Amino acid sequence: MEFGSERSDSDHGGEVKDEKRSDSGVGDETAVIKEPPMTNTKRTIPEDGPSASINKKEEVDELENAKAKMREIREENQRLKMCLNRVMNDYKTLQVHIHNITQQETPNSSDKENTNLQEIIKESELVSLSLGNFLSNPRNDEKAKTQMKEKEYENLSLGLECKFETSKSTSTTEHLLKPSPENSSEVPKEEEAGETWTPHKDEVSLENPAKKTRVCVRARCDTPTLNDGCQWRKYGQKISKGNPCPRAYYRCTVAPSCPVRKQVQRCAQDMSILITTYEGTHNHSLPLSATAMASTTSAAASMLLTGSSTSHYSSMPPSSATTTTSSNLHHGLNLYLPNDGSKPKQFYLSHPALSISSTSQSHPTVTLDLTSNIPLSSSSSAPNFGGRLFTSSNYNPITRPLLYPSSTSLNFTSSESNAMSWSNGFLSHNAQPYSNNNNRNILSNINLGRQPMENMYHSYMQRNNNNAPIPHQEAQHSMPDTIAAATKFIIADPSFQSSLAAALTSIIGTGNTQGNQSGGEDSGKNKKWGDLFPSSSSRDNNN
DNA sequence: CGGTTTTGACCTGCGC
DNA sequence: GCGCAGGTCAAAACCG
Repeated sequence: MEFGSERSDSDHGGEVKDEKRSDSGVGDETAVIKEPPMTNTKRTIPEDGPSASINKKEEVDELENAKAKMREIREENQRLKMCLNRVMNDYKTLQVHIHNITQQETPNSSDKENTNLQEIIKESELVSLSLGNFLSNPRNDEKAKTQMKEKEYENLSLGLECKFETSKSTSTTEHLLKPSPENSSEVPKEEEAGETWTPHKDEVSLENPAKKTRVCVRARCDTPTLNDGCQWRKYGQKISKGNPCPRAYYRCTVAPSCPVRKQVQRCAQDMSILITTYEGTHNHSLPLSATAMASTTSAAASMLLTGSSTSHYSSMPPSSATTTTSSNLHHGLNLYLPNDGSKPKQFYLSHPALSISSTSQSHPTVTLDLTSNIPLSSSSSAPNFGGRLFTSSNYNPITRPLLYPSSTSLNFTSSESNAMSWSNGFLSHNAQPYSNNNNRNILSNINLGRQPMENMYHSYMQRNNNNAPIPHQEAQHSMPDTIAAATKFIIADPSFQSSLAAALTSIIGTGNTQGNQSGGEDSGKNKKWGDLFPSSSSRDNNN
């Protein structure tokens, strides 16, 4: 997801680390406190002779030294507390400031909207939590439970987590990320993790835990492999049954011990479709350009596990069931896993582009089908996702990330209006129900792989756009304005820029259509932001 | 020269 | 046990 938020992850991790450091400081303090009684005990021992007075003097000196140390530590403790308070105050002030700004933007906004904004902020926090960040002081037990639950899911997540060099912290991100060589002693090895993790009870019945979850990405691609930003080395090729096109086997070469593998094969029916199957988890930091795909595949794998762990089975055929049970699952997805285990089955989710297939023999596989072009918006051509039509009244094209090419931007909605979108490497979940009044529609996006603040930018952007008195059809035609507004926000946040650049790079690549199977695959990271968004080089141009 | 690709051999799991 | 298919290994060839 792993996943903008990456920076956030590391930041939070840093906080946790700092806090631990202060904790250890407290520990030192207690150690110092314990020392005087020891000396006191010493002092009570009756000693005779001239050496006794000398010893007493030394003890008094020690006592004074210890007291002085204690004072120093207390002072430092106070300083740290003040520092923490300052940070907290700054945070609150910033929050209020954002709140005020949004209120100014919508002077007639109701209390409901304010609540929505607070929810956005809350959910932004939740996002960071779901990505493995533990707040030092959970607000309540419910939140802590959610964290634990989500952590559990993440520990079950198998696919292609991304790791960032800055995330060497004690955040739980490390738990779901595979160990780097330096900390491998503390965390089980990849192979062990893949085979010895304790699956959810429901999952035990679903599949052999030894089989790793795979994420299959179907995409139209001219190049021999999908440009996902990682470095791969081909180690084998095989003609598989039922497909004249050979299947190529690649191994991740970013780190020598990285267990991640991928299989690449052209679709027999349509040679332009490239089927890339990822398996395993990176045990190293990924290049920026690789994080988007890693986040997405990880999110997809997590969805499989999350969905399956909710154990909503149905014997209904997918076609009919997709409209009935989607709301029961976390993400509004329907998971239909085999209970007979005899024949290969594919279980379609709310969106035809996302499916989970599984056989009795093979690995459970999440398939992301990026081959179908989903129209940006039009009530006439809007696809029916999960039995719900996107119409101009409930589907706002502006809420779709305009910066993402439509060809790879997927959107999932359930019958309960909880929408999920997979947009160029980032999975978004619209937790807020669509409002009938689109101008008051606030979507809080849970983006796996971005900073919470970016969610706010996104939401804020949506608000701005939604508050503008532009009919939707008209809004579609005012793309330059929207792009300008979007660019403005992008410029405001460099980390968002890099995240977005990574996402775009992973999808668009470098425009290089020549084969770049090995080291060339990460060439996308060389693409500069300015190449993607030339306007960002000059802020004034957008005003 | 080091890294990557190619390709035949080998291993493993599963169905019959 | 045998055959098949998927997956991996490793030596040779290739490439920058």
